[in-house]
Amino acid sequence: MSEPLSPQYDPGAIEPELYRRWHERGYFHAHAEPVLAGERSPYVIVIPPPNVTARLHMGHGLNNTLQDLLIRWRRMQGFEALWVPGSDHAGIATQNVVERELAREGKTRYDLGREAFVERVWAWVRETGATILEQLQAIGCSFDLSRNRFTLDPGLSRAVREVFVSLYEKGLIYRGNYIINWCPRCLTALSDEEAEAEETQGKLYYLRYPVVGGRERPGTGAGAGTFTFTGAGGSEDAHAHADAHGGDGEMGGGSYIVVATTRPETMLGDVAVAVHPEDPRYRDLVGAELELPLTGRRIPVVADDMVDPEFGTGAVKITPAHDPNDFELGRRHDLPALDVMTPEATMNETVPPPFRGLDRFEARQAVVEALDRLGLLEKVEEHAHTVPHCYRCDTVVEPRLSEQWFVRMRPLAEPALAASREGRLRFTPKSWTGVYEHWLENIRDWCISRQLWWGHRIPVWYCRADGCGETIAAREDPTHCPRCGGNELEQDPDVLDTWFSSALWPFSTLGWPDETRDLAAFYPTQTLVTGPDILFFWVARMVMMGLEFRGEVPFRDVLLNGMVRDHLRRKMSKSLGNGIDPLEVVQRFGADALRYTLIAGAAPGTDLYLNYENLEETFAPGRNFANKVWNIGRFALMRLEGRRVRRVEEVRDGLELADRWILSRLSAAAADVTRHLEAFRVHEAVAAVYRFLWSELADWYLELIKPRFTAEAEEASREAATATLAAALDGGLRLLHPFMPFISEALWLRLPVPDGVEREPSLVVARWPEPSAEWEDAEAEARLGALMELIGTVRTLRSEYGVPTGRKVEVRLSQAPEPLRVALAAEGRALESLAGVAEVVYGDARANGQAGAHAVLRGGAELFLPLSGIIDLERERGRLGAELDRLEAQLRATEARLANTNFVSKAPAEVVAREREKAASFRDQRDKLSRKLAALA
RNA sequence: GGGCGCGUAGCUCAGUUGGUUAGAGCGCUACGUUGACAUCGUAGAGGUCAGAGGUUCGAGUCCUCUCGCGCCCACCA
Repeated sequence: MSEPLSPQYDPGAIEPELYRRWHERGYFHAHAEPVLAGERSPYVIVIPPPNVTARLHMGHGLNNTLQDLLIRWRRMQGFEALWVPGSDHAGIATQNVVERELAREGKTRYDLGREAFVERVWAWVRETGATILEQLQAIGCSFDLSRNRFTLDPGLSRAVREVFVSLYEKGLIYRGNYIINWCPRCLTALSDEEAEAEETQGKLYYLRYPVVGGRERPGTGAGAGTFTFTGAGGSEDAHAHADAHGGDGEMGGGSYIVVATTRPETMLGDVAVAVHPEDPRYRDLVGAELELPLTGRRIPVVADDMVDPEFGTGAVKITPAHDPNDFELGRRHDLPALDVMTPEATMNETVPPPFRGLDRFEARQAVVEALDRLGLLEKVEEHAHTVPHCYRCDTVVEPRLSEQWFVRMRPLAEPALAASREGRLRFTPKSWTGVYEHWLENIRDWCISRQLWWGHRIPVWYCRADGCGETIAAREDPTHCPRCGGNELEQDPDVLDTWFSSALWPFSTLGWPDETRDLAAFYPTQTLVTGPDILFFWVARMVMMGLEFRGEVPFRDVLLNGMVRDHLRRKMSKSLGNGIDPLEVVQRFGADALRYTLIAGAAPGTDLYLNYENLEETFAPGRNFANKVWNIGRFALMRLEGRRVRRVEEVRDGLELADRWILSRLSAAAADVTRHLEAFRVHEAVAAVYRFLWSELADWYLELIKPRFTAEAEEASREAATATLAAALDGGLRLLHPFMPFISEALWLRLPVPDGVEREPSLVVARWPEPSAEWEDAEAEARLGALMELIGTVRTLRSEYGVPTGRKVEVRLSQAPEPLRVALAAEGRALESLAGVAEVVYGDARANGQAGAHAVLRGGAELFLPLSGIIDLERERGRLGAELDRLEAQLRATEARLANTNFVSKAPAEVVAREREKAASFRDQRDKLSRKLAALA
């Protein structure tokens, strides 16, 4: 019926074909109807939408493999499984890409104008964007492409508007003048989360601000009418500062205060100097006036608790327009805020002419030099501190006073916090719960306006009619001002933070704000799989928006996958050149090998380390496993194809020990895999499948049944083996499918279906195996376990004594405990084929005076393997002596434990019993070894 | 400055509620052309579970401290 399989698995030959088949047959398409009718439970995952600018990297590979694993597993379990794919317009990132493209043509976005620029970005998106979803199909992702979404789709844009206007109407969105993070390269405001703190080696500049008047009280300072650091407070501290600052504060007959700053250029916008109210060094200067150098302005000295007397000089320059603390302090003291860094770096009246129009770092240098020339630069120190950087372009971010739109977060955060605390939202690994809650507990308002062109335009219009000035937030573009009726409306030029639309993703993708069938059927979703790096950006905000607009958490479980790093534990990145292209891996090793490697390495809470210099080493285990499975399939198909296969239930009475054993193992594997997947222990789950297929099915079962397919075998025995082999492989491939969908399907489709069983069309939609009490068989496991131990022992002895492979040996057993006796009766021939044992003789294993290998099996049976004429006696004596030493040490430890009355009285009876057995067994073994040694001497 | 996590075989990691003699894959050694598979098979070497102390009959597992590494948060200018 089909051509024979090649001895080696060639993934490239089957993967694309299978994916096409699955896709064409609509297996990945979810239906709302059965869910709405109550016939099926939904299982829904929404993809973390990759940026349209993104190209597939290993991080996507890991993240999406995990999602596909969960979706495929739940789909097989009978859930109406929906995986919603999509991509994110990625405001800044995408605009940057297109602007760079323009720059190569010598143009800026301003040359094109807003409309043409946005059209250009759209063209780029249509052309090169979103290829990542196609790439993900190569690794088998079973998302529902009929529901593919883009954050700038009309529907999602409508959701954005609805949310914005609704929050505005509720008073949860407001516009105001506050300190925000400004990226001078991207020329836009950023949220706090988008400004990443990075440790930087900077400088601390000590600047002198002359005192020019005020309420100095003669006599309290060191000199009449002058302030000096030395002696001002008389404390050790003051001396320390004085020393540190290199002398007194006198200068040309006047006095000054020294302030320390990391950003000296901002001094042009200073409006005060603040000191701690209780700082004795400065107490008398509070209220005094200082001359702000270079500007000729006069600024007061104010007292505020915020100031830490320990840091720097204990005197802080106050620049409300460029520092959040200073801004707060400025408000408390009713100080003005002077912006000295306008976005366009053009003329600024506040700034003295020599410093106008300079870049901030040029300005820094110019200011420092100017102050130095005036003798007002006291000193410069090295200073390590954290400086915020733009998360998109890594430029140092500038805090700046600016009029922006904000979301009032506190009211939204409370329910999101409650959801986690009440267990309606769970994190895996659990440790992220605290991080999430801590962020929400300390939430700050979210700056959502961006001075970009690519994104959702803020749905707010300002009436420009004289004397009106109305602000209109509207779901539909307004044509006239509802207040004055005029039509001089101007839309806010800004767009929204790209994460604003992402926050709505779990319900906007399902059709909200319309009450669609999809929304009713599939919201809330079940699991979110993403990286912890976007816990605040995205996850927390989705929870808040989901609760606010749907009244339910958007997902019950959040699985945080680790970071993909190289073998030196560095983040994989383009600039380091240490990345691995998942598509190259697919090409060389197959999608299944890639998935296996990623899943096996994805222990929750750990990062994944992949060696980009040795792909062979990294991905060979997955490829080898696939090849093993392939050959299991070859073995089975050679024996099954064209043969009548019966259901195991029908041949139940004819099943032999090995059959009952593997069916019992299959049930156990199904239980293990399911249990691990339910707890997101994907690495353990795949290990359980691996163990079943390789260590149990291939290593033992296939070997055990080989004789039953020979000509001499009885028909009934072969029929039982055939039925069992088909059932075991069928179950194993089902368990394997969510992890390695391609190879499992390729083999499974060729498996003959037992008589009277309806063929399922594909593993994708096939039933997930349940553990079955019917097939669990502890007795069979004990019996085969005993046989496996015997075979293993003989193999070990043969190997240790160097018995040639082809040489059949005789084995003497003192006795055979029940499990072993039955196993030998049933599967005795396995002893010959698997361990080269020609004959088993029962009786006294000691075989007086004869040289031979000796071992004791679990349960106490002694095993003797005559080795006369085969082995070197001297060598054997040495080995036995060493073994005896080891045994005696173990025996001593066990006896010591048993001599401990505490142990005997407090430990559970079975534990003590086990210890007793152990001791008895050790004693037994020791005695026998000793006797043997003596006999050989 | 707060908070969290990690340290188990040469490497990458398991070890689920404390309980037989701590496991896997890779790597390493020896042997192997047995009609599924050399991308394989069989056997083996290799671990004072970071260190110290404590709780317990019993600790890789729980507690404390130390050392080393990592991550998150934070307005010391």
